[in-house]
Amino acid sequence: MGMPAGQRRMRADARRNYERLLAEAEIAFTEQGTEVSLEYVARRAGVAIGTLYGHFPTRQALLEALMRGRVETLGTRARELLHHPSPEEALYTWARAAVAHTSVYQGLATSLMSSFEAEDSALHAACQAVVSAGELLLTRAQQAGVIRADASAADLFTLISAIAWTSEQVPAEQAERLLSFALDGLRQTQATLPTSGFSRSPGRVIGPASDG
Amino acid sequence: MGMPAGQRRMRADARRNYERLLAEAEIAFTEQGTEVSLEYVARRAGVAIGTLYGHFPTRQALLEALMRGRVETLGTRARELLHHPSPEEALYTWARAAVAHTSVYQGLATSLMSSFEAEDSALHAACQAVVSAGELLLTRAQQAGVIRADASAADLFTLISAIAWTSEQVPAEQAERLLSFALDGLRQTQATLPTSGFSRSPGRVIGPASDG
DNA sequence: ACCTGAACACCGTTCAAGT
DNA sequence: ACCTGAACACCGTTCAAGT
Repeated sequence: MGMPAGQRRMRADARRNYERLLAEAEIAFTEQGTEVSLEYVARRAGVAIGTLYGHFPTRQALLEALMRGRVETLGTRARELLHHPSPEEALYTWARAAVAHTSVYQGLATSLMSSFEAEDSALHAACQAVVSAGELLLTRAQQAGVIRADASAADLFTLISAIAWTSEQVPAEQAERLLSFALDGLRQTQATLPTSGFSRSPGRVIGPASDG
Repeated sequence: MGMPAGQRRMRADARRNYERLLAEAEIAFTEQGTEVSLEYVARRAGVAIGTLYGHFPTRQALLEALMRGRVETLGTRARELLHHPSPEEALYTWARAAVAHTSVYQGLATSLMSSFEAEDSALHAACQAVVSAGELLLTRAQQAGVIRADASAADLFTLISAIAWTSEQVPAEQAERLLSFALDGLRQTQATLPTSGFSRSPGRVIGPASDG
């Protein structure tokens, strides 16, 4: 699979252990989610628990190594899609791919979202990379006038994460419906209905909300 | 606080322990989320761990007892809002309240969503109650023609849960932005833009997604 | 330079013994 | 009828000792 981030050379047995841990972690995380027992991972890889900690000092470090390839793929895909004739369809296609790649393990969406907020997290750079990739397509679609101008790259990331979380929890069709609705909400609107245009101004979420 | 679900009478000391457990659980869950140590809860309440298990055989049972009041409130609120002059605003107001009530503990949205899927869960009835409450306002708004007819009560519940999860993870303003976008996606649309009306038909989320 | 596994702290859950 | 807390199984994390 991959190589440790900065490292140049490793002893042969260390390299073997590293690869084996990554491969078995992929299986274990897929089976049981991001909270799977690290002892279980080490057991699967046939190494002592200390060896796992030697290579991956935190669970996040392990998750980061597992996600590296997927994050790169999303970046590449975004740059490819910049050449798609429809800016709108390009954005939507990429968003679907991003949801797919960030919901491969139960709990991944939550890990990513919290890493997005925490700058010191091992996964924070990965989140930033996804944000930047999405921003390319978002900006293009906004310049084409098909996506509302007040949506930010952070909004897009949050939306993708929320749908990824949803698709971890419910059947694929249900998550897909929500994604469709949400993407519709991103479209450039222009006078939808002849209803009283009451404004949904961002405000408190909680509240007594004067009734009628 | 509340009363045990079916039970009629309890010994005085048992009732005291029950109430104390519930009160301390509320604090502990608020502090540390739904995965807080149950031993911590028992310790706070000044009872042995076995006493906690005697009253609440599972973590979900405890969560269910904590949520009972909030779920009832949401039902009442929905019925009140049926008299609100604007069906759209009524729905949106209730949705915001629902998000607020289902994101009071870190991890609550995930518990609720998984209980929505699992019919044997202790929290499943609570989820159903929320779905039914939302359905009242959704149906009314659809009959008024302001909300798209293809949105279901399950869609609304999923949307609320997804935003509740989001607001557990990120600052309130960010979650509020996403909610606004999502609610816009629920509006009855009628020809938004003079763009080629490429159709986002529900399909796979993953996929090679033929590029351009 | 890397690996091992015992050690420590902590938790979920059950259940025999008490009152 | 209810409470207690020891017992068991399991896990996260560290680190002295090995090779």
